[in-house]
Amino acid sequence: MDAVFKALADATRRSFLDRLHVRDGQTLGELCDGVEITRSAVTKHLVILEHANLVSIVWVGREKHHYLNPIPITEIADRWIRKYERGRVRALADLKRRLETPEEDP
Amino acid sequence: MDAVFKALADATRRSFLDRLHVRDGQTLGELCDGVEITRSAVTKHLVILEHANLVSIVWVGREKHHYLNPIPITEIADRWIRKYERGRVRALADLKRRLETPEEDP
DNA sequence: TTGATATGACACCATTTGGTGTCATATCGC
DNA sequence: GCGATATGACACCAAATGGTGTCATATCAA
Repeated sequence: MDAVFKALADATRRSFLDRLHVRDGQTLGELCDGVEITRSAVTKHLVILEHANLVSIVWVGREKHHYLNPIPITEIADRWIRKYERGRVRALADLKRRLETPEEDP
Repeated sequence: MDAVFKALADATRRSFLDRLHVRDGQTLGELCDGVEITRSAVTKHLVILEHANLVSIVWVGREKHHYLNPIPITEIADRWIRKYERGRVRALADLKRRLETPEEDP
């Protein structure tokens, strides 16, 4: 659980999960495209996601394909986050969300 | 949003949220009890939770009372986590459909 | 085979992080 | 007022983190 929270703490890593959510199974090279950091740094981020069990690896020849595993995220939602969702509090969040202009994900 | 993820990345900070969830409005001194680190370290953790808007402060005389604000957690659930739950549900539905109609090959 | 491609494995670096200890300040109870 | 208490404000430190660059290795394709 701690590894999942730590993996999710970095915006670059969350962006990788987002990109895999849009198109699953991308290679390391594909994930390097469109990001400003080196391949070395991307590899380190993906290893952290892999160790948190958020990403699974499938080798196809010399290509390393990355697949999103959303189950740890769901487990965090089930075991940890929902505890904090309580009637009136949840209603306040909903109200706040309605009042805000619809915005992009960060 | 990033501040919330970063604040949640540390197990000590998550334990403070848990303790405030059990009993809200605890003072700094109370939160220092039962944890092995110094008051200085506890203060730093609480400042991070405060900046992430996960904890609100109310001063009563010389006592600093801490109140849990679960709205950022709920917002993470609503805006970020449920996206991946939908993916998982869809994947499970696909699997179920394939198992029920193995002659189909999508 | 040979060269291009995809990735791993390191060594290295600067900054952030989580921690300590010390002194200062404000408030409470007597 | 005075001592005890509750906290802030720093300076300081070691380790973790996020990044780079370089060389090695395995695989594909002509």
